[in-house]
Amino acid sequence: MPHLDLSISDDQAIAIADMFRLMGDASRLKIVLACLGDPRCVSDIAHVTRLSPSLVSHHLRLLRAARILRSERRGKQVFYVAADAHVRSVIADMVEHASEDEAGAPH
Amino acid sequence: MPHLDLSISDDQAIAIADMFRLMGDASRLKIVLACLGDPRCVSDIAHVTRLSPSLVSHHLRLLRAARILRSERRGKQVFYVAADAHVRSVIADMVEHASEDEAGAPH
DNA sequence: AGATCATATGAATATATATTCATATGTTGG
DNA sequence: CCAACATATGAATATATATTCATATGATCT
Repeated sequence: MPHLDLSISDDQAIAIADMFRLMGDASRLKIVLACLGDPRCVSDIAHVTRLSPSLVSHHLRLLRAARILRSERRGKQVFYVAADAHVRSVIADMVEHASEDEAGAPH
Repeated sequence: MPHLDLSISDDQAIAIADMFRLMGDASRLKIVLACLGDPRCVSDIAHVTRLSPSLVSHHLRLLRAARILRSERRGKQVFYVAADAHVRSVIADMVEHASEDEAGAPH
């Protein structure tokens, strides 16, 4: 696999960076990962991520606005899940690849 | 491919989010993409990305510190390139996958 | 050494954004 | 309707960070 030379438009760069920026916060990343499988309600997400329900809710709003997660109400609770299979695979791949790393020889 | 349930430690989340955060800025993303192929000198990067050399240099420092790029001096110029093949493939995959999207039905 | 080019650095600033707390909205069950 | 619960929202705050400008460092050439 030779040198690849990815060049993208400014608009593309902004759009892609936006997606990365959302994953670029540990709290949000954990929230997304918690919603990759079956739908989870907010309090559940708060519990497994050990974040306050309020904070989770704030982040969920951003993730829903970016169409990374979608929400569905069931009674009192609102369940969140990855918006679609594509988002699921993209996120999973990103994390999978990124976590292969961790080599980290010292500076 | 059934439901996957990625759970990661707090430290892992922070490490992975750190990587994403660096890609979460359009200027930096363009800089990284410019360095995925052959090594490029700073002024070259500034030119193709249409960013000021100073700004590019600031970003390059972060990217080098994160071991995403490495630098090599040749005479007056300093060339930057993806740190290794793994970084290259991870970044390329991330962008490739993320750019497949762009569907974006209105809110 | 001095001049010039290339890159790096530091301060200053403006802006974004993560988090908390208080409060509101919405939903179910008695 | 009222109480209890679940989620959402708004303001306030603290912190991070992107960018610019001015200046410094480093390298080459005469």
